[in-house]
This record gives sequence, C-alpha cells and structure tokens, in this order.
Amino acid sequence: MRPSGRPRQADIARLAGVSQPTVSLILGGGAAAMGIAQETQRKVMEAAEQLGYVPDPIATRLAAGQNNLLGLYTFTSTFPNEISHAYYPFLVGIEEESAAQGYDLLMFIASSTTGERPHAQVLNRVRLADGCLFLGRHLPVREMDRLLATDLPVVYIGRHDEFGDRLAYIGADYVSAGAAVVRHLTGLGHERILYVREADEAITSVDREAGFRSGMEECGLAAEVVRTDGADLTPDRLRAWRDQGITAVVTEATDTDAAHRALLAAAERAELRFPDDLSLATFGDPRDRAAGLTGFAVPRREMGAAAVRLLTKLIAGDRTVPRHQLLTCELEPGETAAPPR
Amino acid sequence: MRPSGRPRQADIARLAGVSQPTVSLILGGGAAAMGIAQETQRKVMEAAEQLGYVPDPIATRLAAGQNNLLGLYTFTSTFPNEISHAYYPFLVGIEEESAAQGYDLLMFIASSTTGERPHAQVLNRVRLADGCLFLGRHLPVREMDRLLATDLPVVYIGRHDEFGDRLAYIGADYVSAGAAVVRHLTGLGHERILYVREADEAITSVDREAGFRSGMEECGLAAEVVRTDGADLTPDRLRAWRDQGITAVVTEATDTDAAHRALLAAAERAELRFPDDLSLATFGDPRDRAAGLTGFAVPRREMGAAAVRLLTKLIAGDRTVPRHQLLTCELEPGETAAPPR
DNA sequence: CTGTCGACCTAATGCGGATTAGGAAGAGGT
DNA sequence: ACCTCTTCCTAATCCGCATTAGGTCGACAG
Repeated sequence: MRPSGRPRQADIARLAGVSQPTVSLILGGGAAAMGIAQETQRKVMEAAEQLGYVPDPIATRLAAGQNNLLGLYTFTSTFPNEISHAYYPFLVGIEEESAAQGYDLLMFIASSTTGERPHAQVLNRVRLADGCLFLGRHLPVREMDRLLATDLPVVYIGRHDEFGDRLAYIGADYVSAGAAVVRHLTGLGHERILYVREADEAITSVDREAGFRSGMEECGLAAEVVRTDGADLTPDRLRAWRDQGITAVVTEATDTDAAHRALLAAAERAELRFPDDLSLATFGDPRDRAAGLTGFAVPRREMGAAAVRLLTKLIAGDRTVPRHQLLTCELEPGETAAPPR
Repeated sequence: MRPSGRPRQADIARLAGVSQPTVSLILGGGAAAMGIAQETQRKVMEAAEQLGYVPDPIATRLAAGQNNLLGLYTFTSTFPNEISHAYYPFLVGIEEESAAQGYDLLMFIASSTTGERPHAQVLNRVRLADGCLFLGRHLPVREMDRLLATDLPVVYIGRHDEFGDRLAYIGADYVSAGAAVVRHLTGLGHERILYVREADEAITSVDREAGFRSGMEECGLAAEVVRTDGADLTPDRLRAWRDQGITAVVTEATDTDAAHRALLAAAERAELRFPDDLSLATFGDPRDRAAGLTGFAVPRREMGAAAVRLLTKLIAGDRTVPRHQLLTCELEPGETAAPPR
C-alpha cells in the first residue's frame, strides 16, 4: 500500500510513457530540461497537471536539500493572546516578503513540546525548512548554539550579539532612536530628563538606555536613570521628581509595558497631565499606544521583511550580505512633550 | 560526498559493530527495542552519544510517511493590517491546538501567486501538509472542488454547505445566537426591531438574518429587514425609522463592518444615542467592538481549536467524527440595548 | 557502408532512517 | 542427537525525488 495517496513522479512517468528521472528533469530544472524534446515536456506537464502533482517537500529536501519553506520559530513561553499584538507586525512583514520571494511559511510551535528542555525537539524540526527566522525577546542559548553549529541558515529578529558573527540578525537601532528623542526633548528646552526603565536586562532595554545616555551626553546633560518594576512608581514619587526640577520623563515599551503603564497610572493619580505638568516620551510602541505619544516607533513590519530578505540570501549561498542590520526607528514628535513651564 | 557533515545511524552502527537497522530500532522505538540485548543497546547509545548524533527529521519523515504538518490557507489576502484583527483569534486557537496535537503549521500565502487564478497553484501546494485548514469568507468553488476530489483531509472554518458532506467544517451557530439576541431585545420590551444587514450574500450574513427572523417569529413579531451598503444609511433615514416606531436596531459585523460602521456614524450625526434614544445590538464582533456593545460574540478561538481537532481526527483516519460542527456563540447583554422609552 | 556526433532518454544510485522478512545461535525438551 | 522455540540481529526494501553515468537511435560526413 502506498502510504500517501498523492501522485508521485513515477505516476506521471507511467502516464506520460517516460521514466521517472525524465519527469524529475522536466518538472525540476527548467534549465536542465533544455535537452529534452518539446513534445516530451508537453506530455509530462500535461500528465502532471492532470494528476494534480505536487512535489513532496520532504523527499525533495532529502534528495536535494531545498523546499521553498521558511521556518518561523517564536520563543514565547507566554500564551499568545497578549503578546501576539506586539509580534503581529513582524508577521505581517514576514508574510508579505515571503510571498514576494516565493516561499511559504512553516511556523514552529514552541509550546508543542513539554519537558525540561522544551526547545530542543523543536529546534530539530526546524531543519525541515530551508532556513529559519527566530523571534523572541529571550532566546535559549544552548539550543541556539547547537543550531548554529549546523549549516542551517538562521536569522534572528532583534539584535543579539551573544553569538558574534555566527548569528545573523535584523535589529532596530534603539541607540540612535533614543538619542534622537532626547535631542527632540532638549530642543524643546528640557534640561533635566529622567529615564524610567524596567529592571529587565533584555538587550533592547540595554540599548535604549544607551541611546538615552548618548543623547544626554551629546547635549552636555547628566543622564538620570531609575529602574522600576512598576509597583514602586507612586504618585508621590512622581510629584517629588517634578518638585526636584525634572521636566521630562522618558520610559520604554516592553512586552509587559510595566514601566510605561505604571508611569501613566501614577501620573493620573497624581493629577499630573502631559505635557502641561510634565513632558513624556516613550521608546518603542506600548500596546495601547495613544495617537499623540512622543517617542519613536519600531519598524516591525520592515524588520520582518528585511529578515526574510536576509534569510533568502543566506539560503541562496550569498556570503557577502551583511549579517547584521539595524533599521532606523522613526522619531514621533507627538504631543506629550512640549517646552517645560 | 556526504551533504551534511553530521553523523548518521550508519556511522553509529559501524562504531558499535552492529547494523544500521539495529541502531534505528534502539534509538527510534523504545518499545520496539525490547527484543534487543542490553549490552547492544548500551554500546549503541554510547556510540551515538560519542558522535553527537541527532536524527535527521527529514529522513525520518520520508520513511515514516507523514510529516506532522497542518496546512493553513487563508483565502482573503491575509494582511491588509485591518483584516488581521478578525482572523487573529482563529490563529490563536489553531496554534494552541496544533501545539497540543503535536503538529506544526504550514501557512500558505495566497499573494505569492499572481495571475488570473491565484488560488490554483497554492491549492496544489496545500497538499504538502498532512491536512489543511481553510479560512475565509468567500471561497473559490472550482479550486476547492478539485481539492475535495483528492483524499487530502480538509476542514473549513466557517459554515459552508455548498459541498454537502464532502467539505468538513467548523462553524458558528449564528441562527441560534441571532434568535437569542432577539429574545433578549423582546425581553426588554422591544416590539419593532429592524435588522440592518449588508447586501453581501455570504453564508454568515444569510444565517444571521435567518436567526433574526427565527427569533422574531418565535416572539410573534414581524421581521423587518433592510439592506445597506453603508452609503445610503443617512442620519435622516435613521431618524425616520425611529419616528415610525422602531425602538431597536440590529446590525452585523463583517469583514468590512460596513453596515455597523455606517449605523454608528449616522446615529452620531443624527444625535441619537444608544440606548437612550434607540437600542442597538450587533451580531458578531465588529473590529472596534466597544466594551458594552449588545450582541453575541463569535467563539473564534474555540473554532480554530475545534477545527484542528477535527482535522487531526480526519488525518488519523477517523471516519466516524461528525464532519460538521456549529459552536455556540455567547450572548452579550451589553449596555447599548435597554427597555424602549 | 562505416564512423561520429548529437539529441534524447533511462538505469542505477544516493539521501537517512523505518520496517519487514527471515536467519543464525543458543536453550530446553525428549 | 534431533527438533522446537526463543532471542537477537541483519539483509533487503521502501519512502519520493535528484543526479550522474551511460546507452540508443538517427543524421550526416567520409
């Protein structure tokens, strides 16, 4: 019994009265089929059409090593409902560009495996695809290390220097964007700006703080930074900052938006309004981004598309493409920042 | 030349002094390896460990005849940013349940093919997977017909009786839900309720109207229905309805939400407020669903999950599962409907 | 008439692992 | 010593496609 009811090349061959390799030549390589009679090609194509032939990606891959599938692996331990919103724009870009490049998407599901090392199995399955994109704030180092030891092309979405040149990535230029926002604020006349970040040491947070510091330094101002988990951000504390002379506060969007949310909540309870009583800027896109929020936007969609382009080039064997790219985040002047009073 | 530098079972076999099938037995099936001497197992395991063996998933799949891939094909171009919101909950359910069932998702991309019959090619590629889910308000009948002629298990998300029993589906019980909303309204005291639907003849719209009519009939009231494309829904018309004695208006959510939006816009311009001047209920989830909207919610996530369960059963060869299932939509009392004044 | 050269196609084989049929070797019974 | 079971492992194949090394046949030159 044939395991699959699908037609194979052998079926086409029988129907067209030729051999299986001939079918493979005709269907597979347009160029390689040069030396085959037009008539034969027509017969084979017709037979294939008639049977509704679709090459088996597994067999194709085993024999030749390519199947026009891009893997997409998302490291999300949390269940998707919430987090999804943040990832969605990436997916949009990825899907669009995959379509343009003629690839279909193979989504690997982290939560499908349980046990102490949930990613291990999936990282093996990943090799089904011609190459794989990775998405997620934190990534399991050991598994990724093993994967990088193979020759599977991989692109990570988000900056990640831990593996040096071995791991290609598409990131957002948080440092420049952060500095630009600071320049915008100082341009408005602010001189004491406080950066409120989360305790998390994710690379994005680190880069953003670096951007803040670099912007402040550039303007000859002292960088003031506090960390918060959200809970300790009380209305009193906010008022105290203001009384000390802070005129602008900068915060960051993360997967939880803890700092950003806490700040907004504290401001409301303290009856402080942006930008009347205090200026506010936010690095990145908080989930509930209000229309007029000052800050910068992460070009997620473009990042997704760029990642696909990079990956397809790697798959094609291009060794000259830059393996690390940082995309520019656009400054959003917004209305929550204004000259200090 | 060996394409990959990685060790294979044959290498282990050589090192351990056994045959490749023996290695396969020991490493592959814990149960099947019962009849193999402990000593041999130890040697093989050791050799595998020493060489750092990792099974090639591709070869595994080829030999096993199944690839644990579920296809997902979306008819509507998935990614104008807008549409995404409507489909996302389906995807969440699909992904969760796929994970639970041990499948990965293969997303086929409609826009990757151009030309007059964009779905034709993709519908062939779809057969790469062990089975496929389809999602979309309108589906190309001819292509689907061809696909159903094959033995590929297929599940459509959304009711669709055009193919009779040939096409399995998971739908939402719009008829019952619509009737329930009507009962809710009549329970509040409404007697003249107007259903404002779109001109579109999609099955969902048809079912919803049926639900409305059935609810009205059940309550012994006359069903009044108008169609709109949105543009002809003027403030004056709305006022006229009210003056004629209509106390409640029911509309529906679609991929464009044309009727729903137009109604809200007209009400605002007519300075009519819900539920003070008029009661409002909406069938389904408009994209900008406000918190207190009266109506019913489509259990999208559950539908996605149910579709995956159905599909995996079909793949497993289960011929007894019901091929058509309608899931219950929950009534949402909301606050845009109140007793008439 | 023979040799040569293309043009066109097929036989054979590999990819890496799963599966099935079956054989060799040793244990136990008579 | 002979036969029957077990126990444990291997030979042979298959999965579906790609690739390489020929092989056949007709045309055309010599």
